Amino acid sequence: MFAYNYYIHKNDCSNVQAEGGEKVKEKIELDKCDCTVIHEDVVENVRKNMPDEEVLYDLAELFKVFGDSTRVKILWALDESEMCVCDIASVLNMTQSAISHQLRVLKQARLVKNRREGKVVYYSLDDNHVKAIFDQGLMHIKE
Amino acid sequence: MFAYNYYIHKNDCSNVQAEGGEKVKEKIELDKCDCTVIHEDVVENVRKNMPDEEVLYDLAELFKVFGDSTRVKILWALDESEMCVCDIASVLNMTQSAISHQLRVLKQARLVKNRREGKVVYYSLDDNHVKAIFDQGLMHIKE
DNA sequence: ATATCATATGAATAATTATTCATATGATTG
DNA sequence: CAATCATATGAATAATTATTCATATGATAT
Repeated sequence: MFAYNYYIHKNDCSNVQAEGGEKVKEKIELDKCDCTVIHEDVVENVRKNMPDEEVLYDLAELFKVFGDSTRVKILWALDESEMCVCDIASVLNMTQSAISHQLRVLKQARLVKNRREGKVVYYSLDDNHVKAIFDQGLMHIKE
Repeated sequence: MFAYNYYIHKNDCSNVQAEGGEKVKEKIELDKCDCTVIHEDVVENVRKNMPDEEVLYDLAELFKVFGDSTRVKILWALDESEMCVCDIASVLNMTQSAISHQLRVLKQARLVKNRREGKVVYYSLDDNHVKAIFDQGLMHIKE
């Protein structure tokens, strides 16, 4: 077994110094990191257990949708009751246009769905995790 | 009892038309909504059950922190193991500076904490809801 | 004290985005 | 058909923010 890996940094990085100082296993290129002391075993292990880049990106994208108070309010309101665009605008005291734009974002994230009834378009939640996500968030806020 | 309220719109809004057409209870000023047909009962009820503006704002602020893939990666990594700044930079293949800036955001949100050991600062999760929030998000992604 | 190194941070830049305004669309009504 | 109305949307604007670069801080070691 080898105690550590040997990292080559493209920038102004120096090489990793291992505590032990045993044999070097392989060379891994890092182009961004600019520091010297690394706990290679930890880094290696954490890297190994990280989900796919794509999953974490999608996760961040989802939370980005939750990261706007207008959208949070819309979702909260829709959790209470199905509503038309004008209703929502009225509840939030905002323009119909602003609400409509945000509803589009929410729909693209598949968090809300809509149905048409004549001129009126009714929106409702399209996901049963919304409240659960809110609850988890609230638990943190009320630390 | 009264069937609906009478809404006054500051902009180009017309007045609410109720289905029934009974007596008007009170006047409520709306300065943003620019539409006509409103389901006043629904609006009234949803408004009543909405949490404080501040709570929903804080909730959005929290999710905003989760709404960046770099921060999601950091949190995920720290959920695996306590790490120093350089370790994290290495795992994510990003500069120390970028990581440090984001760690500050995460600390301000009270999602991570740190301890100093000589020159090295070790970061770890400061909240046990992080994984739960991630899991809820993942459940939505894998619809 | 000086050098080195891990981390923090201020300023600048680039990218993203929420809202507004004007207008389009699509449905209903007279 | 024309008029009205609920909703959608493109363009512009303003605000926010992630990253980079340069540098500061604070600790250790020589």
